Amino acid sequence: MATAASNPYLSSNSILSSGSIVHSDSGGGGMQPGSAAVTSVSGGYRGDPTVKMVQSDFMQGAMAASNGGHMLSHAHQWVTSLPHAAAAAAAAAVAAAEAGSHWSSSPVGMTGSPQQQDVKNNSGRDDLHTGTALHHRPPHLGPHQTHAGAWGSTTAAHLNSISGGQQQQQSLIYSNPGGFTVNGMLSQPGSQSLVHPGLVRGDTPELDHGSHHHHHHHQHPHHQQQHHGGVNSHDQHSDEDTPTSDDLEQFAKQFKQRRIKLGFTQADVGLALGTLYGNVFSQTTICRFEALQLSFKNMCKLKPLLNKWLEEADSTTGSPTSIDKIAAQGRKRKKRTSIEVSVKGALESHFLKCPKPSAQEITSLADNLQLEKEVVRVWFCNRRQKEKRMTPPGVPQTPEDVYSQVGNGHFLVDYLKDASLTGPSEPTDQRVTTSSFHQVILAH
DNA sequence: ATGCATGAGGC
DNA sequence: CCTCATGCATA
Repeated sequence: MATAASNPYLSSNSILSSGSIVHSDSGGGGMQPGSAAVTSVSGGYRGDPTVKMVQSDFMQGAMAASNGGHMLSHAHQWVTSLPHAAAAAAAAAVAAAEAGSHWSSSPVGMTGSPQQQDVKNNSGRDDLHTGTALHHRPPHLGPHQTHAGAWGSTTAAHLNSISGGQQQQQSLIYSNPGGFTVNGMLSQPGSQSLVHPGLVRGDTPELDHGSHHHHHHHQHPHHQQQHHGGVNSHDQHSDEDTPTSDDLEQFAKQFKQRRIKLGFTQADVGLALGTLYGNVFSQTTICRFEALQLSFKNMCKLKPLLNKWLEEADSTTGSPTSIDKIAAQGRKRKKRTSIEVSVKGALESHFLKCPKPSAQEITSLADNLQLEKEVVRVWFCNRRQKEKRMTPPGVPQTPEDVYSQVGNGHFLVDYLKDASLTGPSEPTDQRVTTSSFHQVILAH
């Protein structure tokens, strides 16, 4: 085994990916090699900013079966963030999503604690020449409709044609704040939608989802849970008020379909968003959005952006090519540690017992597993985050089993959130068994 | 598509 | 040190 890792993070090195297992030690004092984890060395990686990871985007569907067992550890401790800070730049952005950003939370108007998290701020990494730049040219215009991933919306109403030529349930995507909604039009890759407010603003870094600012009192009187009993589809709106999980689910699904039809990769979209609004996103994020693997709040924040991109994209069908590249930043990143399967199992076990181990516990755990404390700590953090995602763990439900759904809507999440007043009362966990997740994978 | 990581913002 | 939003690097 080579020891290419003299120092933990080194970037400009000639170290190549020589199957050497390097243990990046730091802080711990030195763990013994050859065991728990290995860090895959990967050379200098970021030398040129032009390395675009154009890896295919449709690998989707391969994940469906990733996790079957799903434990119900209610690890929720939720935030008790303070209402003051955060505001700074995020003010506008969060406005929409914040407050009642919980799944089935009530439309409360104030008690909601405006979490922290601010909008992504570009600091040196993405400057974007917002001007006329739009998105990148589609690598190939393939009108192939063979989208492998089709989510059967098991909710009674929409459940209809998942077999064979399933099509998107049009409507709900574009809801123009202007007042008119495009309803019955199925924008085909050939026909463009009439909705195209050249929203290329030269600036406006805030992600105020360009809605015409007039959203003062966010006091939506209607519950977000619609009873999918019949074919009622009313509360579908893209922005303005907080979308329901259902909205998001559907939007994400449609977004993906259209994106693919238009021939864009997830990475393309990410970049386009940058040139369009100043917020660049990676393939990862787009991917997660489509897969609903983000927090509810995060989904809400991104939706408006993606929605706009979509409008732009299809209104500009066949369009110009504006290449641009965001400079890569020079950040030394610790090489990713790969944790052995067995070790992962151990971690999982502990997680079940205690999702939030104390520093002390982490230390001893790390010691036992021969991992750096930091690695273990991070592992737990990530694990917890995963628990909070929107996408329920594996749901091998078949369309027939859907009736097992919870009584009235799908989420029976929490209703509290005034914890900020009297101290952290335990919030019931957020994880939700989102409606339906059924990936119909019909590859070819 | 995802696993591990970084960082900002908050206790 | 946690949570959360994000993303590089990977499988």
